[in-house]
Amino acid sequence: MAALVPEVVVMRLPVYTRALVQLTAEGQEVISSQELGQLLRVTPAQIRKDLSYFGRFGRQGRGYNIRRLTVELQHILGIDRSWAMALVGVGHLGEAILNYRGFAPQGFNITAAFDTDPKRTGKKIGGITVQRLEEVRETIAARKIDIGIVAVPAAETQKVIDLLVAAGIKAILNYAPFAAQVPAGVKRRDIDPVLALQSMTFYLKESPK
Amino acid sequence: MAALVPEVVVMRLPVYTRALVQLTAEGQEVISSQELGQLLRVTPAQIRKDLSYFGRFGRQGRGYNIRRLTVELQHILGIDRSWAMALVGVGHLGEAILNYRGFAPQGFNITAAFDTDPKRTGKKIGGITVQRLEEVRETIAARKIDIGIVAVPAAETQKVIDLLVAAGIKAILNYAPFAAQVPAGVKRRDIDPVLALQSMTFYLKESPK
DNA sequence: GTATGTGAACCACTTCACAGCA
DNA sequence: TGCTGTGAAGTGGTTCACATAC
Repeated sequence: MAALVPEVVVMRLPVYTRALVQLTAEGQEVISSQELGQLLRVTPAQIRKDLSYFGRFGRQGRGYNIRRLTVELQHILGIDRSWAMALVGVGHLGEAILNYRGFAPQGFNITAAFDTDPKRTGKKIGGITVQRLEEVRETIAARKIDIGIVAVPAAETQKVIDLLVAAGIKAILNYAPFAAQVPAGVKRRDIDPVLALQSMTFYLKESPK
Repeated sequence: MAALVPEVVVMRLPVYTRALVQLTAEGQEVISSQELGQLLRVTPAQIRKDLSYFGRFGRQGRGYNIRRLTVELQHILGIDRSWAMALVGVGHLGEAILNYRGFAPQGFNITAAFDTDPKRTGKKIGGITVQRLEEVRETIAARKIDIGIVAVPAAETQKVIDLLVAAGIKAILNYAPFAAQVPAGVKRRDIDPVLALQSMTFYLKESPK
């Protein structure tokens, strides 16, 4: 089934899930696709269609039970468990990622960090001891690490990603400003604030300076 | 013209531009859509079509002069100039953003920072003195700030974005994990590593643990 | 009455394929 | 000959509209 779900749909599910969690926190129990759509600026039809790829979660005439739908979506996404991640590159950016408080509450834990610079290896940052890059392979296997985070300079990105892929990593969160290539079967998502800015200025440039 | 260019196209232009800059650094002078496509894993037809929205930059039988195309794209995107940005929220994340070295080389400069916490206002971080949030409006006007960066907790995001919009900001880079709403005419791009992770685990969950 | 779930219609983006030009 | 630029064809995702169920 999973193979025929459009990737855009998969990318919207976490957005829905986050909103539902928030609604539960506010005490709401039921929601219609209409209401959720207004909240997220998405058409109700799109929400219903998206959900229909995975099952039938609503009650006609009523809407969706928020708690039930949340649990279903978390299971579909695989976020009803925790995931171990390895960070490669502990410069300014990597250090900030290690100290970032937003991952753990969502079940994403950085359990290993690597760098090539001897000035950094051995240091302990955010509770994690920075290891030498050569140890990536065995550490990933030993600690059952599922996801790689890359925060190295652009020039080293491809090499590092190849290393992670060779170590069996199937998902990479890439902070480097470089469109690295991954083989089929490996997912890559880029976090690239500069690209985001550069595509917004297109719309700004005509407005009064 | 700009209005009828699909947004997906606009979002690919910075990727092309970055690759072209890199190619120039490597000494290459001409490239075909075929070759650029291979490099970026994009079809040559897509590159040619994307460029055709803006003009005719190639030479038939030859390809594209890299330097010329780079200049054209930078102009189209509005990245042939510098832009002033204001940061709101100087917690852990905001501080990392202030210290991030990747913006300035691309012409994006954070020239003001704001927070509500009196423990933070007045402090100087990365060369910027943190101001009180109430000063947003006049500072943005006085310093001709074009872009807002939001790094506040989810619960405050909408309020802060409304404030920036009221101050005349037309582009917002949002790091908060919240799908805030902006009026038509204002662009928003979200930097959300958790959403990125949550949409990748969907593909991981079936593979051996 | 109300809101879901879904085939069908629609729309937008991508790819094709070739005319046109260096 | 080689590669661009572009209408036309193809593809995939979104929206419609209604049968269905509560």
